Amino acid sequence: MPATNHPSGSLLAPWATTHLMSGEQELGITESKEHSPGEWYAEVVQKAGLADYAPMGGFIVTRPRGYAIWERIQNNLDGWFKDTGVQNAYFPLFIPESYLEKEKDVVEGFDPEVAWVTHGGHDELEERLAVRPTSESIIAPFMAQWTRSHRDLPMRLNQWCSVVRWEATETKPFFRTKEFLWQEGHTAHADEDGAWEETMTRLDQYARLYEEVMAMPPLKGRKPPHDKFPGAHTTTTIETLMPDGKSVQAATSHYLGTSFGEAFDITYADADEEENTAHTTSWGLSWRAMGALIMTHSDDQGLVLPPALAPDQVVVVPIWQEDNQEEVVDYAADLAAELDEAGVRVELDDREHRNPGFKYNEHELHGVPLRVEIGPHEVEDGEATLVHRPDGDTETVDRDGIADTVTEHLDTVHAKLYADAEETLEGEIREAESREEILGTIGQHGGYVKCGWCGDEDCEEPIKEAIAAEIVMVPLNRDEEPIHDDCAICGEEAEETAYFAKSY
RNA sequence: GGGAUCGUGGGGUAGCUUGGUAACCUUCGGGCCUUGGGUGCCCGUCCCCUCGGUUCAAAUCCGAGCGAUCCCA
Repeated sequence: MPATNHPSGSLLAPWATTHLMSGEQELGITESKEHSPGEWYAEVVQKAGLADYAPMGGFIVTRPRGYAIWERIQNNLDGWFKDTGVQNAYFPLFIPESYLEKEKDVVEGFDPEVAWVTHGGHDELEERLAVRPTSESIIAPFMAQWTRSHRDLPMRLNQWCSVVRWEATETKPFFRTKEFLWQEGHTAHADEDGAWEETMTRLDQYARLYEEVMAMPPLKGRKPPHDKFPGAHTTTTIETLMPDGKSVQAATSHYLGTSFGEAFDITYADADEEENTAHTTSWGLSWRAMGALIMTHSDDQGLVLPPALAPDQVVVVPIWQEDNQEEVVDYAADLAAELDEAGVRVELDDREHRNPGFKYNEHELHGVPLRVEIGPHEVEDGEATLVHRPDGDTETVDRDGIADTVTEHLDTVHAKLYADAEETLEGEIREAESREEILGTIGQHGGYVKCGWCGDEDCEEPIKEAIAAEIVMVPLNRDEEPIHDDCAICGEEAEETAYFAKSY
């Protein structure tokens, strides 16, 4: 493939840099996922029509096809939240500085990346307003007001919104943007048990989202103490492994203990009329999940989506000759209508002036999970040809019962995607028993490396410094015996098992 | 935070060294053609990232800014 858009192209022989003689390359993906994942990712996002870069650095415009994926993620999660006692609400975009300051740890945690509003019209504000980097500090005071007695608990609020974190880092659409979409849930409970159960419920729902909707195997764990959310007692995490060997924090939930209850005076009278401080939690999932999704399944043909998230699950492509156009298109339209009635999201691509090959390529680029090809042969035999997006597997099936057949094939596509990702993950969790072995293993293979860890942040430092890998998680269960007796770095007694990985 | 590479119609590129009418492929719009893996033809719309400097003259040379991608911390 000509490296026409690589800077290094100019160093190649002249014949290697002559421009393309056919238009094939520019229409689809020209970068290799394996060899230049960064550029490949940017190209997939743009050419699949998910997002464009905004005129301000660090911001993106989410296009309809991208937003449709986000809406499906939202709908799945939101339904589960509501089934488990959560109510949606909405709090202001701006937070007064005095509010933000109420929880010292949170202020310090976000201080360098808060965007401030200092003027209203032409007048300077008396008190500047933070653009929310997260909403604890405006939600908690209201939860305090609304919490009088144990009968008000548990209180579970969630909001879908965007937040802004003014990091100076470079943009990677959905992975790293200054403004991003997410949901943040905030709950208050009478006691630790209730709050802890809440923390786990949400973590499990996130794991379920990854498995059942996104076709990605999640790892559930806990962040090491030095990487907890500011002020949290425990921060849990869902980690997912990208094909380039880096881990993504794909969702998180926090048990906050009573620290927020104390800072914001979230108290209640219990059954004995005693005043108590509530235990709180918070939990969130952002559109970074979409970034992880794109990275995990997509390929050099373009976007690959699991059926549960695909805006179009099936595309029907009619293939006709001059003398049979009407029969073929009628047959295809009828089949599409039947799928539509059965609740399948189906598109009939009966555009003229575009030959079938063009359509195949375009729908592959856009990530449509299943293609149905209808030509004279299918019409004559009362059949349909189904092609799976992830691997091109082709099967000719009976026209009768097409809705059930298609549904089965969509399930198969999901299962294939999951199985592929799971296989990758399983091979990428390794063990190490020394500093050198950690460095060597991650350096050579990427992925996760499990090792014994004494619990001291200082022991993470040499790994971070040498290869920018860090402890992305430790086991959820605090009582779990460490994998090795000794800390792989300092040799002291190991307290738990650390999972080292490079991360996004 | 440090370094590297880059910025020309919607996408991909040529032109820059040696300053002088911006060219090609594709997309897009209109017309013709009509299909088992990016079909062919005709017509049309749309460009030199921004600001400053040098110059009779800047896509080209110089400076700054903005933006993107990659590598390192």
